[in-house]
Amino acid sequence: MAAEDVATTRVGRPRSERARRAVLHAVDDLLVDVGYAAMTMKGIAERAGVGRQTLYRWWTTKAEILLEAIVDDVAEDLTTPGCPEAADDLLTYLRALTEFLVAAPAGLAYRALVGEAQHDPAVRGLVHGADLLDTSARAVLDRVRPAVPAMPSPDLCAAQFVGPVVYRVFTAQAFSDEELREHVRTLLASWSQR
Amino acid sequence: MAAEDVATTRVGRPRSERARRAVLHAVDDLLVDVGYAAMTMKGIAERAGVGRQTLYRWWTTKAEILLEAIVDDVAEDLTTPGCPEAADDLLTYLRALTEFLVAAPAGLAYRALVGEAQHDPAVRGLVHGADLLDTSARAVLDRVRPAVPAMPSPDLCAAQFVGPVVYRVFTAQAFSDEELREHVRTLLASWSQR
Amino acid sequence: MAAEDVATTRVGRPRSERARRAVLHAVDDLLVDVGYAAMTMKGIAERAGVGRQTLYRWWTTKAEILLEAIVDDVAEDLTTPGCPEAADDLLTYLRALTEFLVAAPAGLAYRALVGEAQHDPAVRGLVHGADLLDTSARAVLDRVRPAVPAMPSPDLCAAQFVGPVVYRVFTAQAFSDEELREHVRTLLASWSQR
Amino acid sequence: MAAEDVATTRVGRPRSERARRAVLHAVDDLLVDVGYAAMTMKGIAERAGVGRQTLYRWWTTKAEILLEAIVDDVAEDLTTPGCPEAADDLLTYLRALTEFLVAAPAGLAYRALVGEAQHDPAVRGLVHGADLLDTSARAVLDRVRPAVPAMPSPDLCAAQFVGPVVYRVFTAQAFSDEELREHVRTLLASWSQR
DNA sequence: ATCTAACCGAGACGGTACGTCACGTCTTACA
DNA sequence: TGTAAGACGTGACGTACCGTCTCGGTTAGAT
Repeated sequence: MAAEDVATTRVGRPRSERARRAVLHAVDDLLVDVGYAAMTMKGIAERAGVGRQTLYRWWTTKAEILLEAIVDDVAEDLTTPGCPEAADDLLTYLRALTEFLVAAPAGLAYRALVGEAQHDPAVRGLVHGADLLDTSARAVLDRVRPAVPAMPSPDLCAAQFVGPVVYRVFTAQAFSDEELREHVRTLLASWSQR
Repeated sequence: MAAEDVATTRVGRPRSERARRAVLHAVDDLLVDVGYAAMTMKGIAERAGVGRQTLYRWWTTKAEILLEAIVDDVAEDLTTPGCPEAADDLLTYLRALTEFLVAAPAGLAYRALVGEAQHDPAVRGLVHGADLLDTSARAVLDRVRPAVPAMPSPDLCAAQFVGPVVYRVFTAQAFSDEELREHVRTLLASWSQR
Repeated sequence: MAAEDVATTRVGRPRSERARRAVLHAVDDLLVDVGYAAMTMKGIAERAGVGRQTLYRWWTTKAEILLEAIVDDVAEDLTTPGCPEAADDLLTYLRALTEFLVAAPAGLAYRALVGEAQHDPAVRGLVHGADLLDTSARAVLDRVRPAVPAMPSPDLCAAQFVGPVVYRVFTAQAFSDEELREHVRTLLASWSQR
Repeated sequence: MAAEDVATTRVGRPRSERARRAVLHAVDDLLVDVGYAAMTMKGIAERAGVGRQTLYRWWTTKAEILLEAIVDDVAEDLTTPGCPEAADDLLTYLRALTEFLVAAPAGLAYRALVGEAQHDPAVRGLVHGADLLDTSARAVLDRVRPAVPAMPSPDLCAAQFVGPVVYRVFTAQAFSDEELREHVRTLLASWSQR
């Protein structure tokens, strides 16, 4: 019983929650103000009013900080209410996803992180570890599943569902609302067959 | 007559084709050797045995050099022979695409560039301007179109075709061959309906 | 009466003699191991197994700690037995002084402190306050005074006696034993005149 | 013939004399303004309007820069006119030396450098290599030599001459003018004997 | 037998200099 | 004019130490 206390109780000054929050807020602000590329560890420290060493003590890269800063926002931004009609449910989600990727601060961060992951293996592991889009997309797919008889495996489903949307945003040409609706229509058609 | 010469013929020493090739080769080598992130303008110049000024005279960023270095390779890597059966044609292309994205030098470059484009507006324009995947994907889709009655617009088609594959590679979990086949199957099902 | 107790007897936990000794030993060790320049307050605390705050509570600089650590050693290292012949007495001391400055740990510390005093006013006051060489040199000079009729003022005497030796060590070229003997010879000649 | 040109002509942009001068002036200024201890490589670069890399390209430590900055001033400050009377000649030099060590900017620098040399081997070599006091002191001693029959070796002479003065300044108690005169008197007495 | 005050160790805190690296520009000599 | 070489001013990198602070815990005299 006392042994547990020994394990829990840390010696020395405890980590400052104030500093942690200041850093996460600074990262959020800087992403919008100067963008991911121009965001530096030095800049984050200065904006947060925090020592540089404190940053390096708890995080290793700006990607890691950013991920911690946005992970909750992503889930929140992509939580949609759910509709009785399957098509509406899917469409609502994809509209939210497009809006998120194109305009939301957390969406910019998401794109920056996934982008960075393409040439930094450490970030790749980080992004892969944190489920960012998948959980929210699966929630929607699970909701409509009863109404759609022939859905493939959840992994493939999710990729077919959000993949085209994400791909288009990444290659600079987001779907129009028409295309979004047509995408949902063909998707449901294929998943309802047989 | 003379005016045309003034416009086209430049006075002074002409651009060195030797230097240009050396730079493009250096970029190719460095991408494989050290990766995109660790690739620097200084490093490219040294590897190519070229002055730093020469780089900045003809290109503005490493992204621009890399794009010029790989654009032909991308087209070549993604040109597939074509099969009588539509499903086989599509599948062959997607297998080539997956292999390209996961392993080919030009594929690594593609991912690095599209990744960088997410947080650098200049690179974004660059990547959007150069059609890298689209032309090759459309070529395949055009081949199978006669056999598939209800294909949506070419833009949406292409996105539905390659989007899920690209999305999965970008988020660290490439499709298995099974998933690839299932993807083609459901896609054709939806495009053949009514 | 009680007032005296209030002044002398402190309430609360008394200063730890164990910590004090550990610090002084750590400073001694570090001086030899890493040198004065590379010796840091942090390093001293770690080597002594002592909290950083404890250092700052009792000393302000590493110079102050070092001075406390060596002041007794200096006196001991420079105490020479005394000879019936004045020249031998002086020579014995100067040999001990040279050895001390060139090789003894306390001598290295002395040089480091006097050196630091040249660009740190606080250390300058510290070193000036503590008589390090003077008392031992004066003891020798007092012994020989009866045999030397025309010695100048003690202050000047001491400077003429040890100054050249210290100067030469500080500017990197210690006296040879021959030079030491010649130095004593001329010194005695001048102090014996008239 | 041409071989010499090849050796002399350097490729690339030549070293900026403007930057070199700016650095040496900055060091001079900073020594007086903030003192040697508070003088940093960063501070020098900023004061000189020079890149930090430029400092490290041509010098390794602030001591090295300072030495280059003051070496000419030292010689100039310690050049005395010479008097017909030997005692006056020596006294004039020692007065100049005292003034130099106590008040002159170059003298502060000299003390800082010799001080630093006591705990930094690299600076020790530097200071030992550059003859700072010796040449000027020897010049004076050479002038008076004809009038002083029994001077010891030049090395010992110089040490006996300036050593006591330097020692006293270093240990924070400069000679008074009286002591200076008495020092010269006893010195000449010993050097004139037999 | 508590209470209280000063000590102790550990270690996180906001700063700042370190020495290195790449940036994009410039200034040479040469082709 | 183009080129290779390389120095220039700028500024971020990740590390080290500064001196201060905030913990839990210890050790004494005072209550």
